[in-house]
Amino acid sequence: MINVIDESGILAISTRLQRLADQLRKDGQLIYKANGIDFEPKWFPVIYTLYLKPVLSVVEISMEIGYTHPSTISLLKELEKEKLIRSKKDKLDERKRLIQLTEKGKTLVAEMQPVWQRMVVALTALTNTKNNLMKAIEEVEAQMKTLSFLERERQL
Amino acid sequence: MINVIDESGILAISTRLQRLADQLRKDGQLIYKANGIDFEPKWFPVIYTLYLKPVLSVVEISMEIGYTHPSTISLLKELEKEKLIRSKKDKLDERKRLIQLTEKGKTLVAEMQPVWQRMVVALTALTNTKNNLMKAIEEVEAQMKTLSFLERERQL
DNA sequence: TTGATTTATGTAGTTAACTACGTAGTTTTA
DNA sequence: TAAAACTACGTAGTTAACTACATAAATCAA
Repeated sequence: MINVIDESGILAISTRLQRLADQLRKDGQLIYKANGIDFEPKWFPVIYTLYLKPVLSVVEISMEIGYTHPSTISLLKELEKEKLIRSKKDKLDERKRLIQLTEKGKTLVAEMQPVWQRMVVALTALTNTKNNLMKAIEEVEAQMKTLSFLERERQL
Repeated sequence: MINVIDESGILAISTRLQRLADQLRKDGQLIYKANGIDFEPKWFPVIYTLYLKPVLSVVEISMEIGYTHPSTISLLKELEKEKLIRSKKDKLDERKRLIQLTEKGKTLVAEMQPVWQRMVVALTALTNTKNNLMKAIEEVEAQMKTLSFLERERQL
């Protein structure tokens, strides 16, 4: 069945993007569960960032993952409760809280590697169509950097 | 500056989609405001649906816009408070509440037409890159219908 | 034709992001 | 070197979707 929103075209693009993001996140959740791994997709950006850059402050993480710092703080709270990360004050700058993976966190990352690999394969198969979704996102983000949606409408 | 999430590739695709959806929605909000129109982007699916199909029940609307019925109900409450829609009981089926645009709603739709037209032009320019975002979304949705992300991972 | 099932709507509470605002520590400047 | 500005972090409250559950009307089946 074709509904109005699928037909209304580009005006509903933000709704369409949202819906697709939601579906992928939910499937991600189920995939971790099916693989016996206690992990939430929303934790991925923080954990993956700390895996690549082992010691970062709260704001550094928020910039890496592109979230606001309050959002980052609430993710960090969950991860600390799960004992996947720990934090300590920066001796050189008392305002900063330095975050890193715990041993449990590092072990979990190692366990998730094969799942992540399969996810990459599945997602690549899913999105590698005539118009590649990842590339399309990158291209649109580049376009917006040049001239945002707001600015483009104003110029008409 | 390139951050970790932009580099982590396809595993963060749901985050990337979400972010793009948010940015477009926020710009949409500003565009309505800049054009002196008191309208929220989140109302678009309901209003546009009722513009195309003038009388629908709550569940019919929720199916058209692809939201759950509780989400739809809360949108309808806002729109009723704004006096953009009104509802009446279906005489033939007392369970149903039939929704339609008010005169104020119809007038607003007419006023928004030129803004929508400019939005379409701006969004088309923004997304009509080498890999077309709208087409990519449609292709991925079709792929998921065939075999979801969850099912694809399981088969590996 | 009444009991069971389905459908339509509604309410309550959750989630995952956000903005706005406040405080404490660091850096810059007059 | 003290005041001003900036930076880092935190809290409170909002938003826009969701799931789970409840109720009433309609339909189906024995």
